[in-house]
Amino acid sequence: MIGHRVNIRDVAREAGVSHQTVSRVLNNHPSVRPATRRSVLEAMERLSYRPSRAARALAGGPVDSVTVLTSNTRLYGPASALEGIEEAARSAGFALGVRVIEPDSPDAVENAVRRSIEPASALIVIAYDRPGVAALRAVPPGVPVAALVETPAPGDPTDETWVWIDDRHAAEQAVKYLLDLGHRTVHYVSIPLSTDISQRMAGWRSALEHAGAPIPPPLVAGWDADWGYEAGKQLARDPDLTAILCGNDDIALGVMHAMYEAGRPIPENVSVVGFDDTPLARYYHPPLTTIQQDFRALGRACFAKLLASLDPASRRDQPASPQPKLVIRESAGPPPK
Amino acid sequence: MIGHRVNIRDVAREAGVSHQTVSRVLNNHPSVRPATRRSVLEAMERLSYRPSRAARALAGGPVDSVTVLTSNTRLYGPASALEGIEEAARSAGFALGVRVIEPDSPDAVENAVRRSIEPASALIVIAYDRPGVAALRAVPPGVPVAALVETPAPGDPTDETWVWIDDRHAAEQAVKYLLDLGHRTVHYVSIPLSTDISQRMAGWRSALEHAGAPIPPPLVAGWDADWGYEAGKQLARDPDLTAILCGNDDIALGVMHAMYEAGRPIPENVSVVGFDDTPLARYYHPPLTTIQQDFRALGRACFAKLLASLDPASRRDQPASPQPKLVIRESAGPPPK
DNA sequence: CTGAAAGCGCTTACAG
DNA sequence: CTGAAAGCGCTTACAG
Repeated sequence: MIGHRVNIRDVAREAGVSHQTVSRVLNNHPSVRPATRRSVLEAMERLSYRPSRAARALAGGPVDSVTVLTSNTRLYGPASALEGIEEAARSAGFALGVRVIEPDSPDAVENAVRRSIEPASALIVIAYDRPGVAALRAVPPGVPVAALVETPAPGDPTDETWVWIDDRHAAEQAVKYLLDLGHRTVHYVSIPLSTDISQRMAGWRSALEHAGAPIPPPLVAGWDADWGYEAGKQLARDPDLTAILCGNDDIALGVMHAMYEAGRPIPENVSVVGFDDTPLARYYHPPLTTIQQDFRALGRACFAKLLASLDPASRRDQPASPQPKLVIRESAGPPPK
Repeated sequence: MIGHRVNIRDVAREAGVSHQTVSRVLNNHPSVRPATRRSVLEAMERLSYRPSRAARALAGGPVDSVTVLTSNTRLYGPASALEGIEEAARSAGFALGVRVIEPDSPDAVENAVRRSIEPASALIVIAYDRPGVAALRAVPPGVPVAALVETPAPGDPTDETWVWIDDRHAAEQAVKYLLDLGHRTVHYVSIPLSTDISQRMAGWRSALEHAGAPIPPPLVAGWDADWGYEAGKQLARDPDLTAILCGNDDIALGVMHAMYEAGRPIPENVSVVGFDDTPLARYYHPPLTTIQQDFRALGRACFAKLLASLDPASRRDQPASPQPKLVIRESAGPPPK
């Protein structure tokens, strides 16, 4: 018996039925008598049977695994999204794969996509940057796919399995908050753009326009604090600058550090607002005013949409997209006199 | 032709050989004539053939995928380790799976392990906490497994595929650094313990003993900044306290925040040293003195060990375990007069 | 060095 | 409602 994996036939023998019947029970086929189903289930339990994913996949069984394609797994946004996807996948009985796409070349992106496609496996693309968007485009038709995107592209047919946080309004709110505090205008240090139109940048700009405030050129940074620090050093040279909106909280930390170094205390001399509300933001010095974004919930919602597209029966319990909201703490205040 | 996945037989036909020969080429079997191999490889290229992982697994092919078992994927340590494992797995052509173990019950842990075991798939356990260690113990013999552990347990047969950062010395160094600065003693806020003996706690204690300094009871916190903040509030009540070593940089941030709130500036009144050197630590206010730990390199090393245990031919290029080191910045200084 | 056979554990039609 | 057949794409012995 050792070295022998218990299979569908063992279960069938134990339950006194044929192995197809076991398969039907496994797949929730309607046409199995309740009594038969029960005895099969008991036999599975007794033998501690677990179906082989490989065999199911090979035989053309239903999709029961997802692979997440992303350029990064460690930064707060993608890591939180991954966390949410994993939770949802696990509770749906799906296996979860992860593959990082290196942005080296367009070839690399297509390659990553191709290698991630397996029968019985769906894809979730975290498309918050250009490589991610390229990967999403490279998914061949017929492959089940869902995606987390920054912004649904206006031209594109907004796919039903895309999710995003609509943070245009939140960005407007943040800018308005700063303007109401008395700032003449608000500078913007952006995260990398995944499309030409970023909702949050659009929100920043429109709030400024609406108020008749000057619109300084936005700085486009990378994802992490180092970029924020570099942008901050540049911005610190501008004596007129009094308020900065940052594309994420890591960037905000770097910006704040550059301001301290330049002798410009926060919020007395410069106000800083972030994006994300990472678990550390409330412990920054000073605690960061920022726009909360629930990437984990978004990840869960994305998986739910994927599941719904796979199996229309599960369409009901679609979680709503999480709403961003401004969390006011202490890094923003009135401009200096 | 549509809807038909190109398989080993298509390649065989294209190359004018039998499908077993194609299989041999795939598995680097020695007994294939170079010319034959080449023409098979060309045929694969022409048809853009990709072997089916499911079929290989079912047929008892070699291990070509790993599943990472971990209680967390978002915090700096595990997320960085995962990043390193992913890189190494990808470049070895392995598929990567991830499964989070919920520490709910012992049953849940065993269940997580059982569900993660698939033919042709190995396991890597991130065993930095009790559930992780329990999972590692629950892996049945015969399943290829590697692990990242906090400390190799002295009793246990130190498995050849375990990796860890030996931070006892680094912890001693940090304590000595603080003592040399003039502090009477150093308090310790620990991350959760995965075993009864933590090297870093042992290092902290031994440095104190060696110097004849009093040994305050260590505080055991959780992993994140919230715990650091709570521990910090408690510690802030002790007027004699002047120096704190923290189990990680997130905790250090929380501790620092609690000290600010208590009116105890850093480093003038209290010195704080962290563990990890996360990308944010250098931008803390003040920049954090901390012990750098390269979890990403550790993840890569762990995968390399797994690979070596799977295929003795690859045993050579074993990367060395990354060495921790004290990075001196500005959060520690002499005690107040 | 290369080909014919059997089988991994499942599923989907097809019969009854 | 349930059973016998064929096949998913591969691999490992076994022959030649």
